[in-house]
Amino acid sequence: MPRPRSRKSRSNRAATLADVGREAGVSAMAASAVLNGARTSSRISEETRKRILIAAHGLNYRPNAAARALANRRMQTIGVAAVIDDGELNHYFLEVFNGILASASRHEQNTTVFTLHNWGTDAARLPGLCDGRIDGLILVGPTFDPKSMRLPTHTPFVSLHANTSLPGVVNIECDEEQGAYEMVRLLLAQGHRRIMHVTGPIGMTGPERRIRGYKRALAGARVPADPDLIVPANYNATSARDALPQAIFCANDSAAFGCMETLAELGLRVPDDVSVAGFDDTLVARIAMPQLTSVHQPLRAMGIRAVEVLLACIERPGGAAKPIVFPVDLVPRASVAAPPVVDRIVPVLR
Amino acid sequence: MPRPRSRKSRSNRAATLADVGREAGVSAMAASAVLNGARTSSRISEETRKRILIAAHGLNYRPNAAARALANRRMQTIGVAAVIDDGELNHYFLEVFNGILASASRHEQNTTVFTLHNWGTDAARLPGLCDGRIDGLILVGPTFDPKSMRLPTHTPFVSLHANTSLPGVVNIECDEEQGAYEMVRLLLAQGHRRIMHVTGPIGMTGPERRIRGYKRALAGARVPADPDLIVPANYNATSARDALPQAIFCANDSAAFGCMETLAELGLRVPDDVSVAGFDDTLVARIAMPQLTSVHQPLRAMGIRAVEVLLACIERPGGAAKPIVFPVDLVPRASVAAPPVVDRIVPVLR
DNA sequence: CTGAAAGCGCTTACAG
DNA sequence: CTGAAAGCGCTTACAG
Repeated sequence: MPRPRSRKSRSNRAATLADVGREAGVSAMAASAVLNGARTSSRISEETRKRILIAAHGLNYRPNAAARALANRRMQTIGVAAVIDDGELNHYFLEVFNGILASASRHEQNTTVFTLHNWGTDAARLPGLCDGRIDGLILVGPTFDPKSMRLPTHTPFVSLHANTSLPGVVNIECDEEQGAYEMVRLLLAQGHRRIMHVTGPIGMTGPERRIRGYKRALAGARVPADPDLIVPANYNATSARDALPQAIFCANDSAAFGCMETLAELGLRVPDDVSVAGFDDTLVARIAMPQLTSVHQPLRAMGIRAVEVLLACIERPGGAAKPIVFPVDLVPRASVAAPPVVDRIVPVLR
Repeated sequence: MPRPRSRKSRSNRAATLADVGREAGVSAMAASAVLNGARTSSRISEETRKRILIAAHGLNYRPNAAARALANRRMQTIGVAAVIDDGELNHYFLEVFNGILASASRHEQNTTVFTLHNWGTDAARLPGLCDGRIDGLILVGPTFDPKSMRLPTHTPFVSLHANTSLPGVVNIECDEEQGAYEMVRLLLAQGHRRIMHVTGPIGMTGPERRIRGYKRALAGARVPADPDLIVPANYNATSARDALPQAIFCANDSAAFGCMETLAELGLRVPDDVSVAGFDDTLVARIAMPQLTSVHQPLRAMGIRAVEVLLACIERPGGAAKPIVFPVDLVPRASVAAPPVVDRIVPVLR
């Protein structure tokens, strides 16, 4: 018989069920039944129950999470996978994450964060994470090609703002097209006609939806859509060189904030000279000066919902993966106003 | 003999070492030696090694994390405990967390977040977290009384900006007094003499250090310290009613941002009418308009260091708990300028 | 009401 | 070089 291993001395280890049982003069199972509320039909007499509780308290007993997970096939932990730019904080993620944390802790689940550098290359790491350390995984803003990889079937997934529909995965998103539509309608109602839209990467679902909403609003007001006014995210907008727009509608708040900074450098005031609008209504929108008119996505609530859906999937696997779409809210703030009356001399935008 | 349990059908379960061994015609231990690089002295012949690798690949084998953790007494996971106001994002925490995440993933550790509502009451939950689910715990800004609770000895702790010294716990902090000193020196050099300091909760280490630095700088310039100019964090400053200061030095960036907002409501311009300075140099400082002069604490680097120290503690427990103090950097930005020359009529500050 | 047994999936001595 | 055995700490049938 091998000696018991002792990397650390036994005395410095946490007490086990066996220790509690020995102390109370009962078996480890009896202790398990009392302390960890096993669903066994058996009941323990009030007297031994008390002895066990006292012994457990005296030994400062805590059930070992790894052992429990191994026996139960349940880690009580959900994973969150997201791309977080090393060094730069991503407010979109942070607000979602805040909701996930709150909801997970309410459901007594731990939350483990997996950071990816890039969905395209790092998505291949996802199956490796489904090795029993998490019971389910929330993908925040995944953009990988589902055909390039088979997702594991034994761990349920939920996605937020997935760029493509992943088979068997519930996706949670907002009605982004409607948000873009309402935003542009607001700008139109203020009298703007030349509305620039700084969008995200071409070909992605989110940007495409915003562009669709943008175009729909313009069409509704019979304003022709000038393709030069739609510029991709990086926004080193050569197309804007000749004509400064009256209003800039950006695909997210960070882009809008970047526009505001550049406008300030050019000596232009927001909203007096140019109106600027964002999307997401993250902290950046509330903290900018002037505050940013934006489309509110309930990111925190979406994070909360993601946890709830994921837990439901964990309980009963194989349900229908019907996507969940949240409504959006237009939040008018100071960065949008009526366009200037007089045509001014147009400076070079970058 | 009990039947194998089958909550899910066996075929839908992840492959185990036994499965791989069977497939390759060897024992599970041989498979373990090849696949999980067990440190056993034995070596496997090149030929069976290949068979095992092929079998593992075919079965899509992943070592089960819970089983590994149980056998190894090592979860490859570090915990992070912090108070995060439900609903409100805390940039101090987020920047630290960013560093922790980056460093943990570099060391192939998972990161689990535990959110507390309040250190005083929730610190009692900490021992319960040391149940094998984490190998070590980073406490971000703990403020509980160490005498009210014995920390578990079998799980190492590291703290960031701990309010009191916790026995056996390495604390990581910044030279905050020096930061406050340099900040007030800057304000003095600009010609300010009536410098308000909006500080944090009285009696906490951080605020006390800032106050000490503030007073040291004033003393160095032979400017008498007016106790009415030091106001606690909530800053519904009745003491400021009669005399508006030339400059306000806040104990963190969020407080400074709040001051700037109130000043704007009062029609006062920063820095033309009042200079405002913050502490921490979080995102808020860079995003405010005008940008906030602040004291830079390398929060992300501190998070990274926290992980490294914690891992060292996990490897060899019981080292000296020598605190780590980072230097600070003064970051001058637009929110601080020379005081206005003319005494103006003083409006009521709240 | 209570306990002996087997199992979760991995490791680490140890024996061949 | 390879395998049978025992153990990590818990749980869930099952038998008394």
